[in-house]
Amino acid sequence: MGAMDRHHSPGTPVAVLTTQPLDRTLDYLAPEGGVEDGAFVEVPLGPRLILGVVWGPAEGDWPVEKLRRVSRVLDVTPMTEGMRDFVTRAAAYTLTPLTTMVRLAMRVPGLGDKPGKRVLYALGDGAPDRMTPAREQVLAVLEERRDDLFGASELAELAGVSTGVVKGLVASGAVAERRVERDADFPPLDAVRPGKKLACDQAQAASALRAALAQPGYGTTLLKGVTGSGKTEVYLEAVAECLARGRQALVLLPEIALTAEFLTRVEARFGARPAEWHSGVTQAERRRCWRKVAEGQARLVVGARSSLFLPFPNLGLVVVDEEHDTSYKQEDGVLYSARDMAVLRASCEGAQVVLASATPSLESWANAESGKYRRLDLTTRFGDAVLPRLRAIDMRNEDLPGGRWVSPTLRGAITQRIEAGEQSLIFLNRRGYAPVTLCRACGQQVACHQCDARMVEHRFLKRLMCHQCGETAPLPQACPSCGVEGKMAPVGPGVERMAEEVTELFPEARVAVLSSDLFGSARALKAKVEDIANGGADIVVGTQLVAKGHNFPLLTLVGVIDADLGLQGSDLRAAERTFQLMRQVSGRAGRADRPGEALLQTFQPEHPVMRAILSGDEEAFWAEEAAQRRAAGVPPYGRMAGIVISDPSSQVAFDLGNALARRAAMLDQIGAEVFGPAPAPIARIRGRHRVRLLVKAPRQAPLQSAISAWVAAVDVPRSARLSVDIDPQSFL
DNA sequence: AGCACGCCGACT
DNA sequence: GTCGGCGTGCTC
Repeated sequence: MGAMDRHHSPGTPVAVLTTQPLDRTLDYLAPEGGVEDGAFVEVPLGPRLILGVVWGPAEGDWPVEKLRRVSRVLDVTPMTEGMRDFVTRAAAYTLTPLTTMVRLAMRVPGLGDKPGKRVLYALGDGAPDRMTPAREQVLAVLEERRDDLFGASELAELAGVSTGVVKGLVASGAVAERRVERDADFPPLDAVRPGKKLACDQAQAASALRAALAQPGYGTTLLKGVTGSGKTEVYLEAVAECLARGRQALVLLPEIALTAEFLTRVEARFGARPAEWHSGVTQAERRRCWRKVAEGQARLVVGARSSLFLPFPNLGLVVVDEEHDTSYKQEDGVLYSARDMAVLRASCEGAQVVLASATPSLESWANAESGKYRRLDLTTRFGDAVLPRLRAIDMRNEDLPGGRWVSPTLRGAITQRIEAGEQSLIFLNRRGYAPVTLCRACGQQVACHQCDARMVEHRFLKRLMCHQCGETAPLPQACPSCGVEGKMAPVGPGVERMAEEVTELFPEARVAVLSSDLFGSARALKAKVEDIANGGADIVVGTQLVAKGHNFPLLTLVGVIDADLGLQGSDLRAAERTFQLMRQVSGRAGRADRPGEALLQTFQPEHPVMRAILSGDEEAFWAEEAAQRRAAGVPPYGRMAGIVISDPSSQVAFDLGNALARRAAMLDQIGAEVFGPAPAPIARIRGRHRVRLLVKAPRQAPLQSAISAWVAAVDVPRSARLSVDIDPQSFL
């Protein structure tokens, strides 16, 4: 791009990028009144009208006499040049069709709506003339979210009923119609009011970030702060500086569950709540957020990874909180890393990036080492809290019967805490009751019918569940393989089973379980977390969920059931992940005035990763891990790409994989190696067989162009799907 | 992505 | 004869 935004006079040919999966622009004639580059438009395509963005002058490869006219320019702020630049570069980087990328930037309800009133629905004062199950559903949704307004179809979908039910309730007054004139402004944020008093190292980091925002242009800072060091206060100072300079800020959080607490902190700091953007936000609110962001009126957005595609005209700062979190990597649909895209977006907009984490990814650590990123460290925990003492429990020396996982040592430690009136956390990163259901007659495990993944028993649901596709099945009485009855047995622990064991060991204690499966809504989860924080439990049994930022002041002991869990498998990032997870989890203990302790149950206490975790010497761990990756030529010291081919027929998938492998010589010139084809880690998902290839290339190699030429050289059958994952997070 | 066109098998 | 299965191709 780079050129000035062009105005196209009526009747001149323009290129329009539509949301259709045709990977190119289509030419149209500019409408009456003309149109500008970046304008959102409605154009005719075949028999229907579709939405698109004016991308520049026409390509000219289509006969002018066959061109149709742009039917309407939408009542929406045009896409900025910075945004078009971002979308173009993001598409090129991830090898995603540009139209697919543009669709992410247009995913907002009501984009094509004509200006005027919209009818939304909320709980009314009246009572329904009669009650039906469908009506109850609708009222339950409205009851649960009293503060929200819903579109008719949205409300019907949430309640699992048809819109007719909603209309019926409106007639009786139980549901009220609200005519919304236009999207309301977001309340102003007070960027000047003073924040919390900062500790010395916090204040230093904050002023460094403020200084960075004073400079024009792009820059990235890695803000590393141990759990409890007050990273949030520090980056909120950067947000304050950004807002004070009249620019917009975006804070990315890895999980929706964390937004509620964060919104409260923003309100405390700036006196009002910011705009919110994630899958849990209603359509009406999403529309408002998108439009107000585009107008520049919404100054601060808190959101999930998709908020990177919001139409900020004046973006000054992007914060990626918990930047190491693996959920930032989008694994279905468009494959992108929100952390990397945040850096790209900021560089397109001349904005600053803050990557915040207690346990940064090796990529970010290496970028800081090489001077590409600035690095700021927060070392002191807030108040007089200290990091917990870390100790291994060598499971080879523990006397444990089969089917039991709490070692006598851990049990003793928990007993002490209960007597002292303190809380303990039992951590196991496995959902469900038991990861394997085995037939003791034939030895077969129960697998998902559609995938090759094992079915996991969820006793809470009284069903088996496939964690891959979400399919559930009743617990079988007879073995699906050999038909023998009454021999099915759960093998291995999940959180639900741990809760059972803990309840048996400590019958007097109040035990709470925190696992994503057990809560129907974010609200219910939040209530449980608050209850625990207020002392409503003696022992908390939890999965990964508890590692993410929740604050339990009474917690002084963390027991990790299986610290070795993440070390199994041949994943490149196994060591890094285990290191991060163990540090995150142990950081939960001892936040208040009492020092905490973390006990890691392990069968390999002398493993280098385990030793690094126990010694607490992070820099040594990273330096060692970096040296190994550098020697192996893998990320961040080399580049990788994954190719996943899927087809209903495993033969077709393998044939295509082999065809690619035969042409691997095409990648020689960039110095890349091809591994595979091999069955993907989960070889069958939803009935489609998956085959995987891995490409490893030197750091400076032009990986994207080489791969697209390589992939274009093979014929992909219609039934097959081929996707390229640049910088994949998981390997095998 | 939709949607039409079209070329084959099983019904009135 | 014709209804409808979904393979193939087109949309500026």
